[in-house]
Amino acid sequence: MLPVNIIDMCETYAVRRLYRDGEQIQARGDRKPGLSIIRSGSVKVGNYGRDGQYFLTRILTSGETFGEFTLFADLPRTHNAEACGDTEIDQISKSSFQQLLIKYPVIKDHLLIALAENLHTALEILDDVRRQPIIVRVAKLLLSYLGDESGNFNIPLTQTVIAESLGVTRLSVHNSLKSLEATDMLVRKYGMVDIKNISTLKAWIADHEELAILTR
Amino acid sequence: MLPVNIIDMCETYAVRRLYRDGEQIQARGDRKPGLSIIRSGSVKVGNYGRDGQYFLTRILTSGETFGEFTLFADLPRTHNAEACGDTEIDQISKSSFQQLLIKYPVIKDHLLIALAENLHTALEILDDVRRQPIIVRVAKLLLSYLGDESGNFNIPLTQTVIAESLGVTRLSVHNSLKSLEATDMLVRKYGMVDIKNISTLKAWIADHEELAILTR
DNA sequence: AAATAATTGTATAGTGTTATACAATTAATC
DNA sequence: GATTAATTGTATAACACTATACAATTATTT
Repeated sequence: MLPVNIIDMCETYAVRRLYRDGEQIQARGDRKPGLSIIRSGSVKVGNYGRDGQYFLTRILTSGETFGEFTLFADLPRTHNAEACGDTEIDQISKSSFQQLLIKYPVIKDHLLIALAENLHTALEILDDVRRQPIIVRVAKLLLSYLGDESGNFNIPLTQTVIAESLGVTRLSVHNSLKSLEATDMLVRKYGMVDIKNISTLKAWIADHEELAILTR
Repeated sequence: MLPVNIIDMCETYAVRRLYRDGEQIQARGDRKPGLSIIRSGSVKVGNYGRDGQYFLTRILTSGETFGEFTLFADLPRTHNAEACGDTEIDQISKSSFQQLLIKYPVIKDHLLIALAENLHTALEILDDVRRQPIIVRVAKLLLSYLGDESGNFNIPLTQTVIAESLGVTRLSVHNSLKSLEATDMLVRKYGMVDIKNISTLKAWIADHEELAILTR
C-alpha cells in the first residue's frame, strides 16, 4: 500500500474506469503490465480451483494498489480480480508509469518498500500454510483483522469468507471457531466473530505456534 | 538473483565470512537487516516445525543472494539459513548498502526486479499449495529443476529433500513418483529422478493443473 | 407478519495424508 | 570384500480434513 501523497502524484498519469459489481478486472495469466489503484469500492483478489472452489487471497479497498510486480518483471498476473460492489479504478500503464518515475523518482523507494512488505507477508503466509494447523491459522487471521489494538472487537467475517481466505472448508473453520469459543476467547455470531479478549487470543496463538528452533 | 556485475559492485562494501558446514547463518525472527551474497558453497533456507520436521524452502548457491527485503522494510527474517558445506558469504549491512545505493543508483532497479520476481514466485507457490494435489506439485518441482530445456534429465534430489521442499511426508512423494513412473514420464533411481521426456511431463502438468476459470 | 435468503449448526461417510514400523536396495566406508 | 550408512520400498492403523446432506437459526425483503 502506497502513501496517499504518492497516489496523488499518480493521478494525472492514470486512466480511470468504473467496474460494476462482480465485473472481472483481471484474470490469472493476463500479461498486460500496469499498476492499479482503487479509488472507491473494493476488489476481491483470488483464484478458482478445479471444482469451482474459490480461494480468496485478499479484499482490497479504497487507496490500496495491486499489480506492482508486473511493472518490473515480465510476469503474468497471479490472480483473478473482480469488483466487489461498483468500483472505480485508476489504471497506469507500464509506459505511463515509466514517465511518472522520471518525474517523481521517489516513487521507486516506496515501491521497494511495498514489494518488500508484500514479499514478507507472502512468505509468512506460506510458512503458516505449511506449518500451522487450521485452528492457529484461523486465530491468526482473526487477529490480523483487529489491527489497531484497541479497535473493533467484532470482526465482520462469515465462516465462508474465512474458509475461502484460508483455502479450507467452512466446516473446518466452524470447528476451529467452536474450539476457540470453548476456551472463551471469542463468541460466534451471525456473520461475524466477537473477540472477547485480544491479549488472551495473542497469548494463545503465541503458545500454539511455538516452534522448535533446532539447529539440526 | 542479481546480475554478476551488480554483485561485483557490492564487493568493497561487504564483509566476508566463512561458515562451516551446518553452521547457522541466520534464525527466523532475527531483526538485523542486511543483504547476503553467497560467494562459494551453498545455503539451506527453511524452517523447523513443531515436531522438528524440517521445511526446506530453497537451496541457494554461489552468486545468489538473500535478505533483500530486510533492506527496505523493518521486518524480521522469515527463515532460518544454514551453511550447506563450508560456505563463504559477503554480508552488506543496511548502512553500507545505503552508501552503495548512492554510488550506484542503478542497483535499485535490479532490486526492484529481484523483489518483483521473488514475490511472483512466492505467490505462485502459495497458489500451488492451496490448489494443486501433491502429485502435481511434485511434477512441477521436478520441472523447475530442469530449467534449461535441453539440460540434465536426471535430477539429483532424494525423496526426502523433495518432501521437505513441499512440506509433505516422504511417503506422499514416493507414491506420487510411483504414479508418475507408471505413466512412463520418469524413472526413480537412488538419490535421483530421471525424467524420460520433458515435453510429456509438461503436457501432463498442464493437463492436471487445468483450472476452471469461472467468473462467479 | 409472512416469505425468502443467508448463515450457521450437526451428522455421516469417504478420502488423502500422516504416523509408525520395518524390510530391501544401493552407495559409501573401512 | 565385509560393514555401515543412506535411501528407497511396503504395509497397517490412525487421523485430519473433505464431501455431502440437511436442519436450525438469523437476517432481509415484501
